Amino acid sequence: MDTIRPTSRDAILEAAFQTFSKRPGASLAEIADHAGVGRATLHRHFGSREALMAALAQTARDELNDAVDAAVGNTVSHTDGLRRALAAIIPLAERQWFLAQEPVLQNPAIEAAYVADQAALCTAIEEAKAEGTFDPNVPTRWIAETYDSLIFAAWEMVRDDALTADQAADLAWRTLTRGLGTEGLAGKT
Amino acid sequence: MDTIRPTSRDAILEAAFQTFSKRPGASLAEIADHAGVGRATLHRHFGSREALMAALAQTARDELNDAVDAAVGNTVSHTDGLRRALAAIIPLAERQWFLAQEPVLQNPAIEAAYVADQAALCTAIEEAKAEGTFDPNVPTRWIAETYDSLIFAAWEMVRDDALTADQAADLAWRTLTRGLGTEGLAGKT
DNA sequence: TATCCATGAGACATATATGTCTCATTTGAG
DNA sequence: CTCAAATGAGACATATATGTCTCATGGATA
Repeated sequence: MDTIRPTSRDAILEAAFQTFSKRPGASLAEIADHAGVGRATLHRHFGSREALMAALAQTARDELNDAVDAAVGNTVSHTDGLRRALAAIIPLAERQWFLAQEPVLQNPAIEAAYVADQAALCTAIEEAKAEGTFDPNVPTRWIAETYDSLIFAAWEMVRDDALTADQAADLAWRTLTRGLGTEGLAGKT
Repeated sequence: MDTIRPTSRDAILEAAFQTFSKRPGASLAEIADHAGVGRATLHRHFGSREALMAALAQTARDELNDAVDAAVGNTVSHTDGLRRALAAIIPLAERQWFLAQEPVLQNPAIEAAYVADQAALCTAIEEAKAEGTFDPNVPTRWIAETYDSLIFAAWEMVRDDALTADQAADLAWRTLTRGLGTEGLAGKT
């Protein structure tokens, strides 16, 4: 059914991720070069810069959801799910990252997906609160922001070879759960 | 001594901060418009886009250092200094933020200043470790990354009116010190 | 082998950003 | 008031990015 060979498309997407992550203003010619592909081919696949960006956002979201689903599996504990998802997202943080710059979020469908993902995170955090993992007095959204921020921090450390992925994930999880957990609050009404 | 009136320059810098924060690729014409200034005037003051970016970076760094110095004052406790600095930086986070995008960091002088600031933060964290605020087993750089990340998270919450500046600062400090503190580790060797 | 189709190279028109320059006007200081 | 400096408007040349189009090539398939 594919009327166009997939390899060029994939190469362009990969090159776009790598190049735009470092310089969001890079030209399409640069992307095409990096992908080892003619500039015309890039336009055949994506039509416009905007279409390419939308495809990148879609691809990144799919990758993220696949990784999270695979990591969480059929874990019953929401707390465990959040911990595993955190570790799984760290290696993907860079791609998610450059997409968070809003020029991409102009697209309504993409923004809607982003909002839905954030809502899902908040729901999971509420469940973990019920499991006693987080202090109910801390706003759920602050926990979510911290969750995302620590993933980014962990990715930076791993990128710079300051920590292994496992070490970074453990530190991030420790920071999150001790910082926002219920430990030491048992005495409070 | 000023051969050029300062008001235009300041208006341009302010407009550039606001506009570039939202869209780093904005044109200089857009900046000039936003500043209520002719495009030629912008070039008279800054010569080139690159020069403008360097001026923005310099200005932002000065603002940050001034705010931190004012907040820290003659506080003797390094822990307290870090807490006060955190609260002081939150309102400035957006400006620091867009400067972290690397096109600006190409400038060697600016990058050097950035590295020096990070080193100063790490030194302060080491001192706070000595004061018992942070777990000595946690890498200092992880604490620094967490510090920066939580400032950004706090700024986002304040920007969206989800929290007041004070609430956000308290939550960030709690997350940092409980998450990476020595509480509950007393029993360990 | 013959055919189809994605591709690469590159021409082309268009749009936009950048930086320079000129000139008339305004503003502020003396 | 007078003059010098800063400014705004806009022309101008240049560079670069974008998107479209054409045509020849090469590989895969029937």
